[in-house]
Amino acid sequence: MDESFTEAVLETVERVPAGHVVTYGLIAERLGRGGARQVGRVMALEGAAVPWWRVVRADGSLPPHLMVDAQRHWRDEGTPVRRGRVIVAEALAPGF
DNA sequence: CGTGTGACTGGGC
DNA sequence: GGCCCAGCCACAC
Repeated sequence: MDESFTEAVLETVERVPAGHVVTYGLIAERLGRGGARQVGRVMALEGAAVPWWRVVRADGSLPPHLMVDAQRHWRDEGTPVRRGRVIVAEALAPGF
């Protein structure tokens, strides 16, 4: 993966409004390159620089080690959650 | 060049 | 709902 892909992913994440989310797969689809795993790779390496809690798995969850902090952010932003997972169908960012 | 790994997914049970 | 599994694809060894 090259640097432009990394920047494209981070820029997409920064555009997601508070209270909304996008999935790894949707970001890849939107960019037209890479795949969910590649987006996940970018987040693992540089996600700390952006609102990473607005990028979730297709089922609205995140890896175990991030769930505690993520839930705090989702609560603060009023993101629709159920059983600890974001309700993707309701929280999906406009335009996705 | 073969293998293992992982902030992923969709399908099957 | 949860678990498993194959497919996925860039990367490190």
